[in-house]
This record gives sequence, structure tokens and C-alpha cells, in this order.
Amino acid sequence: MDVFQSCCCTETPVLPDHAPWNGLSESCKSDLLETATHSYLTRGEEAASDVCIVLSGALAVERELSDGRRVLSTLFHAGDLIDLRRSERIRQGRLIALKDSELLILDQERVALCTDQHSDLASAFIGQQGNHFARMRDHVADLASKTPFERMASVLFEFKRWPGSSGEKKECNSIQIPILRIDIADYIGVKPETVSRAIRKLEKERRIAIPEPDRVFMIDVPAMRQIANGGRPRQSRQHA
Amino acid sequence: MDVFQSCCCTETPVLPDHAPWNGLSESCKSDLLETATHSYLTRGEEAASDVCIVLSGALAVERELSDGRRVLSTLFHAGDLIDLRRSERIRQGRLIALKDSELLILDQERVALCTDQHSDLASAFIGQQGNHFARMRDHVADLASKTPFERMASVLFEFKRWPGSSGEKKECNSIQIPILRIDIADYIGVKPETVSRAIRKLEKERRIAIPEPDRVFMIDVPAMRQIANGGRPRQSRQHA
DNA sequence: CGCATGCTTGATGGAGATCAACGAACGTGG
DNA sequence: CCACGTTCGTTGATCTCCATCAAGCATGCG
Repeated sequence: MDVFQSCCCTETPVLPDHAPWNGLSESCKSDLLETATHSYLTRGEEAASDVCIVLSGALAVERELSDGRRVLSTLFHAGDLIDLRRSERIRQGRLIALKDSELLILDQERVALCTDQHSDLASAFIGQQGNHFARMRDHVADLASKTPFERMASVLFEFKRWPGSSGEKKECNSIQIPILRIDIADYIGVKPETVSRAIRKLEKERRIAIPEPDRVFMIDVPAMRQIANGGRPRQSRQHA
Repeated sequence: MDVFQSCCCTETPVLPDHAPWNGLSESCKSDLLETATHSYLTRGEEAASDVCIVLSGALAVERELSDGRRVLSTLFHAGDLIDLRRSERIRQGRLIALKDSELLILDQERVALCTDQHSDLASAFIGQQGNHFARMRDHVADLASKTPFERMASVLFEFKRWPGSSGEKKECNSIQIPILRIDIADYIGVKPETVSRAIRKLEKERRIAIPEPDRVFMIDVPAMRQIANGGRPRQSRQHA
């Protein structure tokens, strides 16, 4: 049965039922889905295509340096469009699953055709990419100048926006940590030990509570936001 | 005459004469340029629009933390499409010029219309964004795990790809450093002192030569590439 | 049980931020 | 021409912080 399940093509591929995908015209949807396939991945597996939509789980673009240093340069969650096509550069980095994930794999040539013929799909692509850019610029700002402590606070807010973090309720300050510590570390550019210490420190300062290992409750959201935005620089002698 | 020059609208706006802009259909070009304006910026000035094309100079998305830390999250050079529109998030960061620059300012609503009506323009947008993503993922990988030494080597290769670095000749290993040290520092997430030290160290190791303050000649390109790709980790006690 | 994986805590050292100072280049204006 | 200011780049000394190394738990699984 597992074989039956994991064999792609047995399930009819569908688009996520939310913006911008549910707003596409019927002809566009059927055009796009005609060559699309459903795919299941477990942690560590690499996605087969450069263009796909995440239905569930978590994925990342992984890169490895010669001496083993590992970087997760982009995180993707349910609903995200992943478009790794580019015209100028060679392929750099692998798209891997960080946990059990579901993907809607799109055919690259068909995508090019569809965005060409359906202006609503082209708009959806451009809009999605705009959001991804905003996320990446946030992330770059984190990496470039923030302390590990601030990065941890920032990434918690990022997880807060993920679907399924707290049953879709925006008001709830309970956050599901959706990926492993090691992946958080490779994403925010520190070591897992530092991630652990940062979380524990936030807990000791009563900014967060940790009812379960993979769940965080934000006690003081404004304080956390301030920390995430740069409220905890490394201390200098002048201020002492 | 300067007044005459810097007054926008006096010059007929034109698109850059290279891919993907020179491949657009005439109707698309005229549609797009009808509401476009030419703009000159000097260092520090902020661009007026969220959508524009860089004709010359250098720009960056600048962000400032509460305690004064400054980050340049994205660099743009001649030929780049800058699209800071997004649907989900609030405006974060300013688009500023790092040196005297020329811009083709596009009207946001007109752009939305044009990408909707002209599929070749939509493709150009999607393609440009794909390239920007690749650059940003490279940059994230630099910031997340590389040493300042490696980051400096990496950013030199980035400058190597900028137009005008060496008279457009790809073979030439003479690189024009197009922005100030302080901007390099804020881009790669270190302090100007560290930038300076990294450059001098590369020079001392005979990997680069510095004929002029703002020009670098790569003596050993393969070695530099290896450093940029992670060949200079921070040393550990084990290997000693 | 043994073994693996994931998370945490502790001790140590090195790398880069910090602070300070200087030199070079570029304007001013007299 | 020089005195003067500013800006940019560089160099040196000191100190903080995070990576590193190591060890300890907890859990899951054969």
C-alpha cells in the first residue's frame, strides 16, 4: 500500500484552495494540472523539479560547502510556489524536504507556456515572487547584522506566520516549531548549540514558555518583536 | 543647465539595449514607457518608486535597526529590474542610491497592466526575478556560514559580473570595486575595518593585486574561487 | 539491550567587533 | 600657496561572544 501511495500519478493533482491559486481561471488550472504530478517526500529527499507548489510539510534550498558547512538559504512551507528556474546561473543548491512533505510538481515547459498564455497565472507568479523577496530580504537583514539571540526571536515570528502554527488563528501566540534545531541553526547561520542556548535564554527571561519541546508560547509579544528587530545588540564597553 | 538636466521628464525614457528589455515587442515598449520617467539620483537619495529599471550606477535596499546597525540586503546594478512590490508585507527598507545613478521609473499600475496584457513582459519579469533569487541565495549562503575572508572573495566575484567592471570583457580579471567600503561591509555583514583587513590579507597572500584603490586584479582566479566557495573556514583545534 | 538520533549543558579558545588613532584625498576659503 | 574641515581608508590593541569540543540526557527502534 505504501508502494501504491508513493507511486506518483495515482492521485489527481490539485492546486491549494487559497490565494492566489484558487482564483485562477478554470482553463488555466486544467492547462497547468494536465502535466502536473503529486509527490511525497520524506526528510532528506530531493525534489525532482525546479518548479512546484508546496502542499504540506517544509522544504529548503540546501547548499553545502567543501568542508561540510551546511546552509539552508530559503525555507518553503505549505502554499508556497517554488520557482528555482534562472537564466543566467548554474544550478546551485538542492531543494530538499526537511520533514514529510507533499508537493505538486509542475512541468517546467508547461509552466512557461501557461504563464505565457494565462495572464492571471503570470500575475500569481510575480506576486508570489514578490512575497518571497520580502521574506528573503528580512532573512538577509537577520543574517547580516543580528545577534543569534535576535535571529532566534526573528525566526520565531517567521514560524508564527506559517500555516498550521496555531490552527490558523492569528491571535494565538502559541507557535509550532516546524523544523529540527539543526535546520533552524543552518537557516539562521549559527550552531545548534547556540540555537538551544538562545531558546533557553528567552525562556529564562520569561519572554517565551515551552509547554512541549516543539511548541513555544510567546508571553511578551511586543518585547519579542523588539528583540527581533534589533533590541539586543552585542554589548560594548561604552554602554557599561 | 544642471537644473534642466535633473528635471525629470525632459528626457525621453528608454529601455536598456540588452536582454531581456530589447527583445520586447514595440507595442509593449511604448505602453510601458508612456508613463515612465527618467530619474537621476546621487548617493544617499531614495528612489521614488517600487518598480524601476537601473540604467547606471548602483542601488541597494537599506534597512536600519533601532541601534543604528545598517544592512544593505540587496544590491542592484545597471540593467537590473527592481520590483519591491509585495502583497503580504508592509514596506521594509528604503531603496537608495550608493553612488550617482540613473533610473527608469515605472508606474506601478501601468506595470501591472502591461504585465497582464503583454506576455513577453511578464516573462521578462519572471526571468529577471529568477536571476535575482539566485543572487540572493548566493548572498544568504555567504552571510550564513562564511568567514569574512570568504565573503570578501565572494563579493569580488559578484562585482566581477557587474557591467563595466572590466570593459565588459569577461576574460579580464581586473575588477572595478563599484561601491564604498562601508557599503561592502554593510552588505556582507561585517565592519569596514574587517573589509579592509580581508582585502589586505588577500593582497599579502598574492591572490589579488591592487593597482588603484578601487581596482582589483585577480592573480589566482581558481584559488580565489575556492576561497569564495568555502576554502577558508575558521580554524579548529583539531586540525592544528 | 545496543545503537542511533536529537537536544541540552559546560569549558575553552580564537575570531571579529570595538575603540582609538592616523594618513590620504578632497574640497573649502583666505 | 597653506590652514582647515570632512570623508574615506587603514592599522593597532583590547575584549566579548560564539564556534568548538566534550559529555550528558532522552527518545525511538531493531
